[in-house]
Amino acid sequence: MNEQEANRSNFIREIIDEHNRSGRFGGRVHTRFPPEPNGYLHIGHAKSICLNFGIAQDYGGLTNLRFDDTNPVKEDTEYVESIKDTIRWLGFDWGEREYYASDYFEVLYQNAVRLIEKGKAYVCDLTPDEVREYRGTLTEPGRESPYRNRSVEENLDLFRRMRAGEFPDGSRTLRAKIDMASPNLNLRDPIMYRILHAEHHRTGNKWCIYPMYDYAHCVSDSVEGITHSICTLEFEDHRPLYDWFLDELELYHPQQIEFARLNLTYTVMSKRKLLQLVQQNYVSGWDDPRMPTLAGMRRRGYTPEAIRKFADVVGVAKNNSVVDMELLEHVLRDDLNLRAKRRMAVLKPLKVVLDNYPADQVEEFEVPDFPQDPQSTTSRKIPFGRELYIEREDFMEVPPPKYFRLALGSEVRLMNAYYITCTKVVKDADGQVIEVHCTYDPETRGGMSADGRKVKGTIHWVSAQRAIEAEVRLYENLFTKKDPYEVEEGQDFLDNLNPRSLEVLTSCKLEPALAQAVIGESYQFMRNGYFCLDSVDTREGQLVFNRTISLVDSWAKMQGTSA
RNA sequence: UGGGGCAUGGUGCAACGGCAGCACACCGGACUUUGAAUCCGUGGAUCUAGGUUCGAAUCCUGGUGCCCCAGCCA
Repeated sequence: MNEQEANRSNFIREIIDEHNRSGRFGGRVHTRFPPEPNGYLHIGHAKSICLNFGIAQDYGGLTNLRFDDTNPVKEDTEYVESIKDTIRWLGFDWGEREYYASDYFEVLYQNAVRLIEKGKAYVCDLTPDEVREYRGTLTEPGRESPYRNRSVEENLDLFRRMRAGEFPDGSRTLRAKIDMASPNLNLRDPIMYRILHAEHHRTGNKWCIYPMYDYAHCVSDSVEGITHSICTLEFEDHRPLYDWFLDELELYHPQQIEFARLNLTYTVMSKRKLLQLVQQNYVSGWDDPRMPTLAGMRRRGYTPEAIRKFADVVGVAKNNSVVDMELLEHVLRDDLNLRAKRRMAVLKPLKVVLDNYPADQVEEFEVPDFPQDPQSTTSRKIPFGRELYIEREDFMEVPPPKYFRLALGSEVRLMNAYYITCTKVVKDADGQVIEVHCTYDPETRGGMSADGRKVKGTIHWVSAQRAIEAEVRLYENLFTKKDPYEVEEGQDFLDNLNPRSLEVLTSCKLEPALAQAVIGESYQFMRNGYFCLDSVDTREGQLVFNRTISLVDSWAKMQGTSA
């Protein structure tokens, strides 16, 4: 990523530039990434992570990691660990600044007491249903709670007893006293604390009252000295409340800035929907390679570099938008093209016999790992023999026009080996071609003919005798529709699941060098795509590869349009 | 029908009163021991109606469309 791209202008940077000009934060830039530990991070979070860490980096500032753990019934340390692991993998470092909203429970409590003392908060005994009823609607103002004008002393006493555990869940809340007639529903005496006799993953049973997001978030930002509190668009309506708490409390006041969350075609991004896919076994788990979770993408073979580049190239704005999956795929290929060693692998094998090649002869070709890069010096040996496998798709008995691959009577180049000409096909009882016989030209060793004759097609191959076997998993989009939520009456997004999103190929034939494949490394199976070892299901002697992404296939495209 | 936001090629993002640009996608061509990559090239956009201005994507007014808000979730 070059300098220009890294500093692509956006409206948030402009706001920061303005703050720096006016001196509002004394030139400081301090952001935070505030995940709730109730699920796995997905590509949408990656946009936020890259934004927050990226901006701070560029402005010489810092970014805190803060777990927004104010709801004990949904949160778990399992998620904390996976979130930390994923952010680290993405390439960002929060140093010692790993914080938890739960670290501030006491501070939050004391400030709530201050608000009560100012007459700006009160304990309310309304039931959940009543609270909803009193809130009014979008078009009608709400009504004031009958408990709104309790004395400061009574509020203080009640709030202390809420903390002490004297009341059951849901029986009382602490509410900010703002304006029940506000057109912004968030300002209609929002709840600050609710009673929850639940064990918290960090504070255990110390607390039985827990602060709500709106109250906890702004104060947490404030105590950490955050300058720019970047969040998504749906919190725009909450900003007046963010400001209200901090103003009333007279605390240091960060600036909240909202941007549009990322949406991608052919997938869903909501945690709830992803959870549903996992729980109802439409996928194998949060890290299923078809999932838009970062754990899934990592397992699929996405690199952190590609994801960071993607986050950069999609830009930041306030416009609700849906980014084409093709853009993600493009930056992925772009990255993998540079880092993936080239290998040969035959996914759907067809046996080839070279009739004029000595039966007992074996050769080895030394082939570079990066044939396209003249600087690169690494290579591997590839065995060759009389019997080979080629891709089933690379042979047609009666080829269509412009078909450059092997056909009866035609000549192609076996990559890095020899020219071969097909002389005969063998079929089974159903008429399926099960074997192809060819002759090779010994004068074309290495794949070049001395007489200068050209062959249009070059295909990959693997020695039948020396091939290693593997399982290969091919993935397609999880959904068949660009917008999975576009459904017929009575259907839901599950009806748009792609039945072919996973294809498992067993008995794939790979060149021997792939036995040394390493988890976490990418390989280009030439003419097939980019692959990586599956980090979960691979066993000693039992290789499982995931196809990260196919190569661009202009032949398939031609076929598609001419059909 | 209250409030808050957003409208620029098919998609995403720029242009901050002065020639509407970039990327992806699409289409054509060159090259090719990956039908990949690379290289070259074509086409295509300012939601709408007024107004201000020498000049408007940009400023003003009125429409229209879309998104968000009525959790003791975040």
